[in-house]
Amino acid sequence: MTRPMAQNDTVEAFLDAAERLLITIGYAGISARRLAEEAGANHGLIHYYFGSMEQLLIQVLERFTSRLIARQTAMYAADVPFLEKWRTAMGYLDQDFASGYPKIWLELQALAWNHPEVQERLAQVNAQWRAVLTEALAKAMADYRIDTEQFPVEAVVALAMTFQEGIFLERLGGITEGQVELLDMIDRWLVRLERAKTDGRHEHHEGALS
Amino acid sequence: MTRPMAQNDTVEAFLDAAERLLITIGYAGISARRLAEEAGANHGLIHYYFGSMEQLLIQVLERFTSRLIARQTAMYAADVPFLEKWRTAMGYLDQDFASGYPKIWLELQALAWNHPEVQERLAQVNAQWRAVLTEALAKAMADYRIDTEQFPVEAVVALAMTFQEGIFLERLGGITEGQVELLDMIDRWLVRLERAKTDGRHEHHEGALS
DNA sequence: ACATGGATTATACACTTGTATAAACCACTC
DNA sequence: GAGTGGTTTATACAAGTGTATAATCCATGT
Repeated sequence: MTRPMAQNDTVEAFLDAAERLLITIGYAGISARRLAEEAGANHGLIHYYFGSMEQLLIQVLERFTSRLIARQTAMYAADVPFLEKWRTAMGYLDQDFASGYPKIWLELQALAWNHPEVQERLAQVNAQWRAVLTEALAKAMADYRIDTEQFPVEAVVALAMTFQEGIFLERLGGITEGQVELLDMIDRWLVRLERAKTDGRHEHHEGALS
Repeated sequence: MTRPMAQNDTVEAFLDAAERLLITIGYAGISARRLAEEAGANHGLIHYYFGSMEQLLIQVLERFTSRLIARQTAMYAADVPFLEKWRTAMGYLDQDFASGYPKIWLELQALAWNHPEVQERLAQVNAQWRAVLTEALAKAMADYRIDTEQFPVEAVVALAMTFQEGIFLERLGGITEGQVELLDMIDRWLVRLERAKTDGRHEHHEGALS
């Protein structure tokens, strides 16, 4: 083992630079030389360490998605009321957008639309995310005594996921109309469920949507 | 007026070809020569008719979004129960995906993330779409006697929009899990509202979400 | 019949693209 | 201190990029 430090440093510099460029100019604007400049390294090293630009972007994807899953898992695995998990997740929204996180995520999605191998990897990430969310929501719906025949867990999970992705998409398009009201509405709704649960009058809790 | 037919034909051929390429390879993969080949025209004509590739893509955006708005407006402006409008909209989903419609839409979104002028145009489209949906939903919620204090119209509109965009995004990523169940769930919920309305017992209709 | 002028073609330009490779570097071991 | 080998640099290459322009085509109006 000669000098793995230096190697890792350079590799990470490239991956970091790639994420930065995904945020600022998008995947379509990333070229080998532009990336090397951003990373403060020689562009010949891309071939040396990654073999090709495509392989580099795939490594960006791998690193980014593994981080994403780790966070989602940690958040929803906590043993706290679902309301609290939800608020934590929603609390991330603003700081996430400030950090450029969703831009990276959606740029990788856009990349995947035209690259089947990337698409497959993202599908796996999606599946893991869905699994985490399913577990958390199944537990929450049991706690809140929600009728899973009228409201199947998979359907609620799908709603939560499309909701989250839609929020990302709209915000990245610079659209924020109605989102505060929507988040407030959901919060009030969860508070009501939480209250109904702790009240103990479970026989028939009305007013969820009317 | 020399030969406007021919001119229009060529211009349309380029715009059509661009839409086709957005579906198959995405905006990042479109080059002037590849586009001209797809359009069956000389690539010099791009400069002749559009001035630049960027202007061409903007015209693609204009034509596509104006069609989109026309359809949305026509659909939600009809004087039928909201349930029917919703079913029509959801019925479009499958055939839309078969036609590549959402791929074009999302590719243009992805383009907009890194091009402010395009972003502005898409924001306008979004605003119009929101306006149409707001009118339809406000009417529906009044019909269904939904408490707009607990469930503000803007919040419900935002939910409907993020929902639709999330569906597009997931399907384009090849993900369909839970979507059928979700659409069924929403449909059942709307049916219940519709039934409650026609029954005439409006004093206190329970069971919306429990 | 012929000139007009928009439409089309072929070609040219300077530049960027991804990838490859030989040379140079340099911290380390023997 | 010479040699070793991973790391880095500079450079090369063919191909592709967007844009521009002169030449050509050809349906039209006179």
